[in-house]
Amino acid sequence: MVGRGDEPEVIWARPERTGRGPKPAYRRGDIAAAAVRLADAGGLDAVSMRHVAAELGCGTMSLYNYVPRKEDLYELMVDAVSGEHELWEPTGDWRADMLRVGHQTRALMRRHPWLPRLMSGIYGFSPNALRYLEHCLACLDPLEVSRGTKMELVAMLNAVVTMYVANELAVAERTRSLPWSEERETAVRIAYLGSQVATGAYPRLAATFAEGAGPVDLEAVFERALGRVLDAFTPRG
Amino acid sequence: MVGRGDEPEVIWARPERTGRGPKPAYRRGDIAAAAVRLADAGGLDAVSMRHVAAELGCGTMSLYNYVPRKEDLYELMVDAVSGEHELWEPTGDWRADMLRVGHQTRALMRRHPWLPRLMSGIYGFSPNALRYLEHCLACLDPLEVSRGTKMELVAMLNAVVTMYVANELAVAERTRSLPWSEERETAVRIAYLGSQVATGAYPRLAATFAEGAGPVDLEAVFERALGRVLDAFTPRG
DNA sequence: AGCGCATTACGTACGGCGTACGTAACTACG
DNA sequence: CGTAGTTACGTACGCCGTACGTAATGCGCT
Repeated sequence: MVGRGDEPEVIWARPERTGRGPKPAYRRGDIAAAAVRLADAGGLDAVSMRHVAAELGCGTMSLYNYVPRKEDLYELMVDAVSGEHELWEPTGDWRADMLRVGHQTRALMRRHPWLPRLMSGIYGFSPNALRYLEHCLACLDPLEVSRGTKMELVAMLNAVVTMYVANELAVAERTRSLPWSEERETAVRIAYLGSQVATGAYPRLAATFAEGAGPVDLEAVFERALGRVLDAFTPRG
Repeated sequence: MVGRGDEPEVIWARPERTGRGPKPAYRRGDIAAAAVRLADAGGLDAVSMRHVAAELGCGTMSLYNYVPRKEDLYELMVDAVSGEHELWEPTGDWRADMLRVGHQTRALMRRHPWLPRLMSGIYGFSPNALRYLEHCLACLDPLEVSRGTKMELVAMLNAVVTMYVANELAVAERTRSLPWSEERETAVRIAYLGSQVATGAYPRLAATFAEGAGPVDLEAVFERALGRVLDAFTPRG
């Protein structure tokens, strides 16, 4: 028996198929796809070993032949959706290319709202993550900074996108498991915020909220954030 | 009976004490402190309603008189450690002040390694969070940009700090619940990464890793990241 | 060809979790 | 002073991850 969780192991290093024994009934991709389907439909909490097994149509414990620990299932999921990144031929305009990367990552995370939560806890060198990283570096070829700096750029871009989307989705994901609506939850929180600001204890905060009374244009905020990150890495001439 | 989780509610809006009935035996602060103690010692997974109740010395279900849902316990925890932020009189040098804020947040998160995980999932307008935000805005008084832009600066600074610390701590937090050491886990993952890079499928990645063979200076990387975020918000003259 | 054994399949079971519910003791307000 | 609203908390339900044991399977060896 090989690696039932008693040895440190990267799941990607474990062969999908070893010589002996009956043929495995599923591929890693099948399992990842099933888990992603469940998470998309019912949130990350809907991804349990039992549910995934049921979705596949096998017994719960059979899953452990493919995935030694639940955490590895998460890694499979992250890799699977990372494969949805479109990788194009770099245009030569690194700024435009990286903007496109940022927007695409955001779209990916909105399609799979559970992704930000997993991204911040996973070490992340799955095959598709490596492909994605290589693609970013290719887009950055025209940028004249050190290789290390390019990595830092990609890291910061991902950090900003991830946290912005996470905040955007926080309420929606929270209310998913609660018996009342997202609007009601938001209203209650805004009301509390208003009451606190109205005490006068936070004058600058009060001024800010008074100024921007209308709803915030999330799209514009995100766009500005991306632009600023890229500016921060543009060599000043 | 008031708000046992059947109504949307911000825990901060609920009075700690209502008129009727026996005196509550604990204050919110006691509960938060107990939970933080457990999380610091045993990771976020050590924070269960049962454990916190035991730490306080009361029955499990008594906790629910103070905290309608577990999520609210998390909010209490985040607020409690947010109170550890040192708030000083702004110096007039907004850049220096914000650098200090960034370093302090990082220190806070290293003291409480479970914090990044909670930060990315919580809406976050607790009393201490408001105080912290107001303080940041005060530090930014000398910066001549719109109020909205200042908020965006604070948001991005927090995003970057949170994700950087989260990555820094990812392996450590992961191995906490596993039977082998952090070093062993890291070694295995690095080995896999090396094997993949060696296939030649990722030339730019390979070059990057060949170049920076030595261990990365996390301190310097973090410092540069902070600097770049602040640069991105400095009006160009 | 046929034996051996690593592997797959999966039922059962254990200890933990969040929390719904019911009951008893208690105290401020009408 | 009664009574209504609160606190305290034991019990119980339905989940969870997963250790373990057993039966079936089919590759690689002699």
